[in-house]
Amino acid sequence: MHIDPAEVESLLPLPPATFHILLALAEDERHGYAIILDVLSRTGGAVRLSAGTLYRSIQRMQEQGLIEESRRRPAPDEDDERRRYYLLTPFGAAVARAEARRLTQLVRLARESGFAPGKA
Amino acid sequence: MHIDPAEVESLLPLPPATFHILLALAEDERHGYAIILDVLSRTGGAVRLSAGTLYRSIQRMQEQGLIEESRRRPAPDEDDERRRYYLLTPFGAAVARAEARRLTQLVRLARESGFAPGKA
DNA sequence: GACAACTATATCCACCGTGCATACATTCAC
DNA sequence: GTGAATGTATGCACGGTGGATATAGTTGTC
Repeated sequence: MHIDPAEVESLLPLPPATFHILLALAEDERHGYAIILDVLSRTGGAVRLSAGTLYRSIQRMQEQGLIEESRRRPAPDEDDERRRYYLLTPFGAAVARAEARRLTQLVRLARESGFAPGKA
Repeated sequence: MHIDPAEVESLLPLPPATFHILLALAEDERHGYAIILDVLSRTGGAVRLSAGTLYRSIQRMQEQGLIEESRRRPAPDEDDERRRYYLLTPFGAAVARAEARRLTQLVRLARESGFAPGKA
């Protein structure tokens, strides 16, 4: 399973929701609703993924190979049968790094134009 | 003409094309086609605004008050009658700064998740 | 006991932003 | 003369989004 750089680049720029979902899955696998709550808390309440956007994004991201459904189940006393857990694939992690690079360059451009503080 | 912070925030996140157009107009007023070329060179060839996206974005941005058509004309020997020049409004500059802040925070989140290098 | 809010997934609808193709006109290079 | 570049603008189709709706169990409140 090689990662094709051209295939990575072809997905950029990522839709905002897709990047937030990748960030939410960076450390741990999570189920859909937990992703909504994670994005909400990470962004200090600024980003509220709607249910429609979330579940459609998850479907698309599975087809693109960015994430996979996990077969792991939590301890029965903590579990909720309705939940479906997702995790990052190596390809998904590569796409997240590429998007992070793109955003970093964009911030650099903003600094050079005086729209963001810092060494221009 | 006060700038309403809530009105600024209501436009975020900006469509990628809109932010690039604001960056291109940061220093000087420019006509449409010059914006395409400016974005192309600033991004090292990575971002190619299509004509359809550009002229539709310009229309929308004028309605939103982000940019205005300029009445200034260049020296007749440098001019091209077909050109229409645009410049940033103070509101447009405020929106660009707000979007730059948002992107900066997003890059910080990416660093904290290990997707971007630098002090996490 | 009733009603709202929360947890959890999923789909329908309408809107908006985008790329590509096309249109039209001029100028320049091969 | 044929194609590329300059310049603005619209038509068409597609993809990403929010909000509403559906379904269903749980928790909290008056």
